[in-house]
Amino acid sequence: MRPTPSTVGRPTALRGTGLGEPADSADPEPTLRRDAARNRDKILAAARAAFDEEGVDIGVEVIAQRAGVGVGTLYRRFPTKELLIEAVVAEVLEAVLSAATAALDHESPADGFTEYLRAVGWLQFEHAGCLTRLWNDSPGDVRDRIEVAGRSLLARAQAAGAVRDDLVYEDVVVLFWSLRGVIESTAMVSPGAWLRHLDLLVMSLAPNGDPLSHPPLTAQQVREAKAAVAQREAMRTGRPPGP
Amino acid sequence: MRPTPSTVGRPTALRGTGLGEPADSADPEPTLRRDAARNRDKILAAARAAFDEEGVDIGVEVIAQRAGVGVGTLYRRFPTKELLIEAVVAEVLEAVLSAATAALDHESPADGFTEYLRAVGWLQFEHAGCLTRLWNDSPGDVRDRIEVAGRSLLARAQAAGAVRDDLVYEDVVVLFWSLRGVIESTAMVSPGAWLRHLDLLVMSLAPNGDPLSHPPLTAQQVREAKAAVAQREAMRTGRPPGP
DNA sequence: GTCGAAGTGGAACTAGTATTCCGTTTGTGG
DNA sequence: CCACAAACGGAATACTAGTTCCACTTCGAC
Repeated sequence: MRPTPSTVGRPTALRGTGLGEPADSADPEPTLRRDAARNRDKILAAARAAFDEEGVDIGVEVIAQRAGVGVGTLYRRFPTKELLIEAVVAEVLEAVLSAATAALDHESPADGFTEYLRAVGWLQFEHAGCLTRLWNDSPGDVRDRIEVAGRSLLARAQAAGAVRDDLVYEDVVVLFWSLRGVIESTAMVSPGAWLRHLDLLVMSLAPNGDPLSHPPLTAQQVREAKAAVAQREAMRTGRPPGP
Repeated sequence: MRPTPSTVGRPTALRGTGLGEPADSADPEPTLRRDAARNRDKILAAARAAFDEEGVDIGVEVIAQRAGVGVGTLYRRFPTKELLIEAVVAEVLEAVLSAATAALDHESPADGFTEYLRAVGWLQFEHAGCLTRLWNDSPGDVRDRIEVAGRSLLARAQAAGAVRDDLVYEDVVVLFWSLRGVIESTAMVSPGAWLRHLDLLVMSLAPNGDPLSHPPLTAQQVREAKAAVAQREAMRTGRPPGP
């Protein structure tokens, strides 16, 4: 139903994020029975599709139906809707990470940086349904590595003189939040709208602009902001029935 | 609880939006009893405060409590939570309109335009809780006048050479959506964050930037986007219990 | 093949919320 | 002051959506 964007071929390294984690180490999971594993995948796929299309507010019953299983089965694998959402988000984050890694390989630091921004934009667009969760869920390994890569991308672009020096990584995070706002409003209607907006944003990052009137967020503030939104969001979904 | 922004005095003409509509024409309301009118105001004020602080997901029971009335009373005045939200949003829109009007009076078209952007930012910040509704609810008189004023503000800024010519009013709407994304994430944590982001955005609007790779939204697309978000939002709140 | 643990479906349970109902209270025109 | 329509409060209702339970299947090791 959602129109697919037409112009400006999307950056590479966005497809092919094989996420069939076989629980390599420590294995708290004693390997699932074949059919159970198959069902787990079906559920995850159905959830991803459902979230992308309808948002995380869609009922678990619907997801189970789309996956062709009963809710009981879904709950055996994901004891909570919240955990299911996190599993889907984890997949997207994995994709973000590989986009960041790919961008670091770019020969031009400037292009690598903007390519990364665009790649994240695409991922946000394609997973508009769980957008709010993307940058907010509990921190983890992948998120940390994304941050490291992001800082490095920014630093390289600044060193190359392509980005104004008074920007910090937290500004990039804010930029993603800003894109989110546009995408949430326009995803259904015009797949390209956010690209235009990103063009503007990228221009504003160039050096020799006017000084900024306000200081950037601190890393701590970003953490707090994420936590606050995460809490607010989690309260909306997955109502805790009892203590 | 929310910290109040410190620097950069907020534009004038944001306070003093007297909204005590006495139902001047057609009067479908046969004038409320004195106490009823008082309660209506208390409810509206409580709702505004509650929405601002906690978001529109807050329960009607809480609002009634804060207003010092029973839910029955609340429902007598606002037959639906949805209508209550709309009433609060209408107040904010009224404020947006007077900000636009004030900006039109500015002697410098360039400053008037950016002042308007900043004023809207402030209002979005102060009413972060019902932000999603601001630009999405059903169109109406006030919205139309806001749009007219906005178009005129943009046109004047462009005529004065302060804003690039390939921008259209729809880009301004997108800019507000973008600000919304930032504010929703940072309002609780850093009241100034969106101001920094807006600084960047404003810079990107200056002429002589690179050409944009994507066309702007059409007015029709903006309408559709608003409708889509409004529907999604309305489905979240005010569940229709029966037909 | 057999057997038991793991898996399955979906009805039933639970909690949270918007909304309604109704007996009681209160402002106000005559 | 009286009467009564309007307004009030809040318990009761209705409905949604997440989660649990359990009788029944099915995989896969021996």
